[in-house]
Amino acid sequence: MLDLADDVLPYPPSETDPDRRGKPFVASVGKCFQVLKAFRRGQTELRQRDLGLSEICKLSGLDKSAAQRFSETLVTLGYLEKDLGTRRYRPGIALIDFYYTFMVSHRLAQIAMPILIEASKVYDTTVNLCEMEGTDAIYTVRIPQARASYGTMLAGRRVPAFCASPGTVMLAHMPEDEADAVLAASDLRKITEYTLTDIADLKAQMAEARRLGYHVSNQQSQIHNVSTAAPVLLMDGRAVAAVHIPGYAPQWNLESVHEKLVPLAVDTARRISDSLTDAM
Amino acid sequence: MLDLADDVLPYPPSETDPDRRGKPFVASVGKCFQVLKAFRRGQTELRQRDLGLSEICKLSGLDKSAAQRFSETLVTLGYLEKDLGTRRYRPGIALIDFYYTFMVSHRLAQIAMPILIEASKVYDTTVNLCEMEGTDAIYTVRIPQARASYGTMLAGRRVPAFCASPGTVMLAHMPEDEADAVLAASDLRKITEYTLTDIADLKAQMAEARRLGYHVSNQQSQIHNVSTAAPVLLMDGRAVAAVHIPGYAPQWNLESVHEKLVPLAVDTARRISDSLTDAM
DNA sequence: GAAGAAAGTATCGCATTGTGATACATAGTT
DNA sequence: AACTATGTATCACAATGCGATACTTTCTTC
Repeated sequence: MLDLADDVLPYPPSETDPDRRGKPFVASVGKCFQVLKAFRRGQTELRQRDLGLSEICKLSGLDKSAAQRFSETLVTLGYLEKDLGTRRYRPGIALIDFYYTFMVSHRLAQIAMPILIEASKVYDTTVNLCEMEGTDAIYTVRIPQARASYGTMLAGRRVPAFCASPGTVMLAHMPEDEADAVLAASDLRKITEYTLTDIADLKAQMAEARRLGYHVSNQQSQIHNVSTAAPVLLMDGRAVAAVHIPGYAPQWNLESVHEKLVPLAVDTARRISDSLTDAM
Repeated sequence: MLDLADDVLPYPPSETDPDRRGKPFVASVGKCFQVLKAFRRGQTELRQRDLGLSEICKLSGLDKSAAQRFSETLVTLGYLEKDLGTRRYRPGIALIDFYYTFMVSHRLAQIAMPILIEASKVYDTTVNLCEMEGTDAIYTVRIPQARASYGTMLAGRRVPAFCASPGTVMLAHMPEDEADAVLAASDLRKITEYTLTDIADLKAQMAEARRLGYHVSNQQSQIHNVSTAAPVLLMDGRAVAAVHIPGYAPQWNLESVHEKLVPLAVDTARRISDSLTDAM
């Protein structure tokens, strides 16, 4: 049994982040998001979508009263649903609204979408767009193929940047001190036996990605998965995103990925970069 | 100039909804979501993604102090970003997390996804899955095609149920009193010149959709757009969702839609229904 | 099926926390 | 430069959220 009581994220970052000190902060709001985040933790750590009140307590770090208050508040607002039979809570459909709110205003995604769709048709593969958020690469646009697994079709998925090809190329095309800060803040644990966890190795890998303009990750974040990523660059050479094309075995191997998916990813990323700079 | 000060949604539904009376409710949480919703209103009513503080005030119904407190709180939490140059706020990438949280646990979407992807390849069209939320049909899964417009590719989009084909079929396959309640709560305004707004007409249309098992909407929610929808049914005959396939002119007309897209939508919806009942 | 444990719900006095009027600072306009 | 609008900071008050406690219901265990 996992111990969930410990290591709950500190929810008022206003205290820890120097940029945010002194800014007004409403603690109740932070707590309500702790409750919503509890459901994500519940999915990864407990493998269940519904949470009872006491599970919310453990996963969110709130006491029973607070967990109840915020859970019921979120039910009233439609962001959680409650099964009156089991008395358990689950994420509510209204949560989707915020995805739309973000995406509608996201110029990069708007420009990238048609280009990604075209790219997905070349070899009938999944094609993704990733962006950095903290120490994670987060998938913002995904063009899915039927054979992929459900979890890897969904936008919003996070992967630690250090061990996934989109993360590698984005870190590589980033001011070095920023990249170092991300690595320093990352939890460098092995995901598969091929995951690199040594800072020197990671930096060498990043240097190579910078030189080549792409990166192919060989089973570092997922076994039997050789995936390609190429950076979407602004004029100043900074990466704002990465195009990611996973190659699943047995259909793809290291050779065929290099021959076909690498050029596709690089070209797709460059087309997005071009459209992006044209639009400015 | 639109008048935004009025008709801001009442944010503590705990007062109005009899089911929720007496439940604990944290007002600050409600207000923070008013701020997030302000961005959606801003997009539709002001056609801009960034909002200044005073715009947030008007769109959210909060006073200046409150708008500042909650906006800064949301920045600290990563759900809003602030441009320090213009001092304007915009939706933050962390909002995507909640989409993932909801979708990962959404069995219907999980089952439907591969079936929808296959369907999209038959005629190389967009294929969507819609579900009811209040008086709206909300798109939860969308398999996009390059030629569609960006806004119609995004999950989370809402359309009034009464005037869109997915809404019509879902209302048609719903207990009549519930459907009546939705119509009664809807704002029956004409979206295009073809939009039906008379309750009797709408009910006749629903009856036909129930009889046929599908519905084709001819330019009722969007001009030059003939779109098809078929219901995803549970064993008891209730609709839990709708498969929606838009046919854009000039590629599609009323005849070709009936000949090709209708059978595809009906078949796709039935396959999802079957998988759904098998899984239970 | 009774006893016990665990999970969920309701209550309520206290003081912490959010409130919002006011004043101040900065950016944009005429 | 004067003015207006918009954004930021301050602060005393009391409303609001807090959380210990008690109560109720549901699930185990024997």
